[in-house]
Amino acid sequence: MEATTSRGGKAPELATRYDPADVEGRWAARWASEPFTADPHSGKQAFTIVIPPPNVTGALHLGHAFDNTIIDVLIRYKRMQGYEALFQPGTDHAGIATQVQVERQLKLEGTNRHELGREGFVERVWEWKRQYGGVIIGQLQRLGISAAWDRLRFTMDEGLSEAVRRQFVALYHQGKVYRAERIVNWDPASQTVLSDMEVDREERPAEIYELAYELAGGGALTIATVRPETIFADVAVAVHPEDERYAGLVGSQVRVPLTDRWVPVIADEAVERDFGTGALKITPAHDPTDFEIGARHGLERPSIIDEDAKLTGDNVPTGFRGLDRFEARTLVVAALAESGELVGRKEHMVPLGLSQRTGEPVEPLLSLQWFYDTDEAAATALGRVESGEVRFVPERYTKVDADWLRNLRHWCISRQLWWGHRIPAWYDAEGNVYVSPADDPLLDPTDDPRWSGIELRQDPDVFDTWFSSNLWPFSTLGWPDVADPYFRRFYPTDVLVTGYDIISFWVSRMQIAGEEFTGRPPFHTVVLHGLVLDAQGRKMSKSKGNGVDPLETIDRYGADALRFAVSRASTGGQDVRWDDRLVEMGRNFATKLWNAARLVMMQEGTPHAGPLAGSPNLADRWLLSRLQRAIRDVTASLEEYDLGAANRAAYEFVWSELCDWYLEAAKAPLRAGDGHALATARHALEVVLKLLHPMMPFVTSELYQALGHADQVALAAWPEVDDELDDPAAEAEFERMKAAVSAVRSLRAEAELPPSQAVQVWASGPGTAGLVATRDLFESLARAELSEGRPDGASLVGALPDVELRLPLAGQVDVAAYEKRQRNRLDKARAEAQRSAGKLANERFVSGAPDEVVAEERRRLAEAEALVERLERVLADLAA
RNA sequence: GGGCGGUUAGCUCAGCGGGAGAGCGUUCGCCUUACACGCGAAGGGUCGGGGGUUCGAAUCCCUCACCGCCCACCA
Repeated sequence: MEATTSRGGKAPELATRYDPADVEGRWAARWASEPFTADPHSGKQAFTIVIPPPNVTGALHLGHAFDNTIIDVLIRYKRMQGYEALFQPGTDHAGIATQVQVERQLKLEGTNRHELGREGFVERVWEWKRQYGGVIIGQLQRLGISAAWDRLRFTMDEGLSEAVRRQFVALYHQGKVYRAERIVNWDPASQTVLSDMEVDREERPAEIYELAYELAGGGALTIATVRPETIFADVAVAVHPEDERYAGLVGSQVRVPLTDRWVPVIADEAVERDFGTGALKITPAHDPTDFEIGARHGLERPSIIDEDAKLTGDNVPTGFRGLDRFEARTLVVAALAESGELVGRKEHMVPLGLSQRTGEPVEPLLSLQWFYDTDEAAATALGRVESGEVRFVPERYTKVDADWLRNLRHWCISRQLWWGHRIPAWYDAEGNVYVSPADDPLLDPTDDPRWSGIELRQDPDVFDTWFSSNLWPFSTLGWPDVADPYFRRFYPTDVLVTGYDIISFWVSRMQIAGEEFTGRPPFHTVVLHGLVLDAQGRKMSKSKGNGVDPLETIDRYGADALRFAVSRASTGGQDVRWDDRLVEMGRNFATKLWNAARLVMMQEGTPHAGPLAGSPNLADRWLLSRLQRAIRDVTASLEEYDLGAANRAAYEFVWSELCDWYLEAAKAPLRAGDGHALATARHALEVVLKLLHPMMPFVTSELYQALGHADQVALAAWPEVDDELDDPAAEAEFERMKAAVSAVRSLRAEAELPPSQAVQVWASGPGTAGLVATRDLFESLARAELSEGRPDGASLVGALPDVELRLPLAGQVDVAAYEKRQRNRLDKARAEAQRSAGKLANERFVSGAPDEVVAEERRRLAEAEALVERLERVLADLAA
């Protein structure tokens, strides 16, 4: 690099263009090897956020970037404020997702999990986890998050597994988890049940069929159905009890089409009279509504669809047995048409349940599974939300969460998978359930002396992944060991940050588990961010292949740039249409900061930095005053979890005030060895590095170190506002000078004079003295030499409300264009003056509006009128 | 069927009761010894339509339209 010297100073070691790759790599490595640990024994107030655990073998996507950037901004901010900040990291075993991944791998190897056997398969998944489990951790570290890496947790760690087991045993003994045969969502592709939340509803075009059920006494009763293939499991036909059309038929028998089975006509209020024919076939084993109706009437529940979604059983005529459900539908419909029992069909949109994981239509099946009755804990959690004890940001999600907690159905927690926490329930030959005693949850029933001699078999199933992640805010902190210093100190956590799409999956379940096992809400604030959409506004997803790879973005622009983009886009929980231009903005901003620091550091040779307060220099006073405002704005925004606003406030101050005006104004004083200027510049730079550190930890760390600090900025104290430095008078004076400079620059552009050429400018009007008072600043920023009065000959005139600035016409100037522009300005000023005058003429405004608003309006009117007058004079001159 | 969000400059978005903003893009000048990932200047919007509240509305209320999301057992 070329050595740049200044006033006997050393050459700064900073390159012209900031190269994030090198700098970020070093700091990321440092934060990984010397993590920001949290001390449970310090005297500081704790501040805790747990990571939404990513899938252990997953790869970083933009959703993770949002979660973790937001969390890390808050954590770094609080840490600088003096809190004992704990960012608890970890990963999730992600039952289905991981199992599917490994099964896919096995398929490539020409084998499958059944060949390996359960034990072999599970060992294989662990191996997979050992191999790829570190990948996402490395990626999060590359993002620069300041997690306590020494406390990394995994949902299948010993301690967390014990927590899950304790949860199950405790709930079992309270009667809140129970085993029962219910209609469940069966995914024939992955061969497991799913919870309601893992099923997506999609409207699909289908047909609704009207079938005639022969009545015992002659005639027929016509029902409507979209699933004619399930008629073989029909046990009744239901009508509404008050439906006069069918009143006489209740209690009679009808024959199920294509069969010789006769079933009763029953009355139930769940039937909608207005839909279809008002008569409904009842198939308790394959429809949740029918299940309930069947239960109310004590009906049988024959099943005719198996786990492969094929028709099965004696009720199914041989011709249809073994057929796939959809294939069967076609053939059944054909047969019904043939037999004349199909009396109508029309197109109809049906909400189809699809497995979120496989996309396969879910089959409602009767199945013996474990369920969790969350009603009691959910009610408590709901109370915390309603009382405001748990707060949502943005607030509108309060209702979403509350609605969830109010309308929860019992949660199916068992899964027919091999990867996960094995259900700690055992059965004897008769199917009786054996569970560890409440006071010794780790004692296997097979080792329980009470049951010695009984042959017990453990449930082959595992728990739903969320049945362990619901414990995450405390299982990661040591629970069930309630004496663990981390649990005692850092629980309840403070804030939870995640996308609004998993309120139902995770947030509400953590709230429930928190109440259930700790009697407290697991966090007091939930910060929700929006979803990341692609350029077309579609949700990014792996299957659509429209995702943006954050690592590629980091490679191209740097992690700071990505974090800048994420924090700037985090406003009001709004979905964000991803746009690389934001990242580019972040990259440019990092470079801008870098260069501002270079400029300041070039002055290192300057003898002594003076004190901050009491600088005679207007620019210093202005900057320090503006800086206080920046500190206030950024701090207030972060307090409100509004990263977007914090980002904008910091960006605006750095670029438009510090760089565009102050540093330009300070160049001359700095070169001249002005100690006040140096102190101001350095101070502002350091404050800015601190304010930006949570959002852009890498550049700020590097620059802070380059400024000569031994400790990292991450450990520096958050800037505090110094009211003494507020200086409204300096702000006003500096603003006027800025306006004059801008006016000259405008004239210069108009006259097509190159910026390198100094110009002569004459000032006249009442504001002249004020401008002359800031002559040095004005002249250096405008590259002009200021004279009072008017020049001889033609000139271009720029009008400010209280000053006319004249630039002698040297070369060819397009006077017509210039004049037109001035006329436009005049029109605008006149309109402005007229509007103000109108307002002030309105008695109700003058008496109704607050005094300061009226005063401000008077000021504006005076300003506009002065400008009008001045412009009129300018245009008159031009005509002359 | 319920609930929520969005509609502001060509693009992506802030602003959410008192003078319409930013970045990118566009036009014109500039390698002005921090920065061309830059500097200066300029152009560009009846803030989706309609109604209302208010001295004053992009901002609050009502209504319509269009986009999007979430929830829901009318088969």
